[in-house]
Amino acid sequence: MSLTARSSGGEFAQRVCALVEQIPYGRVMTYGQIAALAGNGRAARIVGGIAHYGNPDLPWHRVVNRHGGVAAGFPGGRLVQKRLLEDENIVLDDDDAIIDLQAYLWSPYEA
DNA sequence: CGAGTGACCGCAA
DNA sequence: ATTGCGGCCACTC
Repeated sequence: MSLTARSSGGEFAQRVCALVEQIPYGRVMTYGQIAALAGNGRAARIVGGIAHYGNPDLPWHRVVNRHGGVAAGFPGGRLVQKRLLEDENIVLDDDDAIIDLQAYLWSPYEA
C-alpha cells in the first residue's frame, strides 16, 4: 500500500518517522524526546528499532541519544554521523562526538 | 502466534 | 570518573 518501504505499521513508529522527517537542518532530537512526543517517553528504545527497520531516507543522523551523541548501530559508525552533523554546521565535541543539546536540540513546538 | 531483540534511559557499585 | 545491571515498550522474524 502507500507504505511501500519498511514502514513499521505501528502508529507509534509512524509518528516517530514523521517527527524525524520534520527535524530541520542544523537541529537534532533525542530518542527520549521523540518517544515522548510520539506518546511514550519510555519507548526510546523503540525509536532506535524503528530507525533500524524504518525508512532509511529519514535524517536519522539528526537523532542523538540523551548524551547528545550518536549511539552504536549507525551505518558507518559515529565518525560518519559526526561528519553528517558537521555538514550541517553542528559543532561536535573533540572525539566523543557529543553535541551541545542546549544549542541544537529542536522540538516541533519550536517550529 | 510466540519469543527475542534493540540506534535507550536511569540508577547502583 | 567509569562500568555494569535492569526495565520498559514496540517492532521484526
